[in-house]
Amino acid sequence: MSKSNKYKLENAEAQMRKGSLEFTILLIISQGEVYASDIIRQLKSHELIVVEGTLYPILSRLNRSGLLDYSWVESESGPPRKYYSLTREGVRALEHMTRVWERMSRSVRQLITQYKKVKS
Amino acid sequence: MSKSNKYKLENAEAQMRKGSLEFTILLIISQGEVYASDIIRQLKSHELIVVEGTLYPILSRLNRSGLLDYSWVESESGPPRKYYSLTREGVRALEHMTRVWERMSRSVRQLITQYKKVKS
DNA sequence: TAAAGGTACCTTGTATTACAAGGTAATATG
DNA sequence: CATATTACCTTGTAATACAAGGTACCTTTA
Repeated sequence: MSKSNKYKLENAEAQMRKGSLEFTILLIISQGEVYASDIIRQLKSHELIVVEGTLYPILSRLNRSGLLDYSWVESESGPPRKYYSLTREGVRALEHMTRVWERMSRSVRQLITQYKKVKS
Repeated sequence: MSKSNKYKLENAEAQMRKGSLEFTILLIISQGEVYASDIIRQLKSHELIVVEGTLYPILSRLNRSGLLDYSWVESESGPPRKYYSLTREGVRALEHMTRVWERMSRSVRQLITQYKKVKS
């Protein structure tokens, strides 16, 4: 039984996606009231795929942490929907995350630039 | 007993850092042979803090997956060091990750731009 | 009106993984 | 030779994304 295990390239993508998941979800909610399927749709349109089993626990968590509010709204066709919006604290958290993300992506960008320089 | 749990802002930062951890480690190793403390030092200088207990398992994992090679090199002062370098497969993986990161950070950037537009 | 289909919500179990804490060993120093 | 320093590594824990499966409501259609 070999201990070596081929590296799965998809894994890197999954990790990076996870890293910004809460952040991107808050960004989407900041644009207006949305319910779960809206969020999944929008993330997909940005090539940031997320499934229900991932999203629902995150929304609950962010609600319990005080960053999100929701209200039930009846649908014209189908069961009622839970529409989410940012609380004041959610807005503050989002602003903080934006700064963190910008700083961090700048750092990574620097490393990439060095890498490309070395390569050529 | 309340179910609500205040959101810790540091957590967002930790999540984002984790998302690009393997990637940034490979970027650093791509610049030349380095050992663990070098990597920690460089990450720190980019404000991407990582500790030993995190780094060693990642290095082992990347080695087992065939992305990293290492060789023992005696130090002039202290115990021998394990110097890591990218394998050919590691280089390919790094190139792939770079593309993924660029695509993903572009998506996030778009969402941030929309957010800033709405805010003003 | 009963069945089937669609849409929405949620939960449980599992695997991964970052990290804190603690451990071993080699070399240098007082 | 005792202590400090530098290096490597492991074990236990908590967080968390995701697959899979479940419930409930509403509409359509046979």
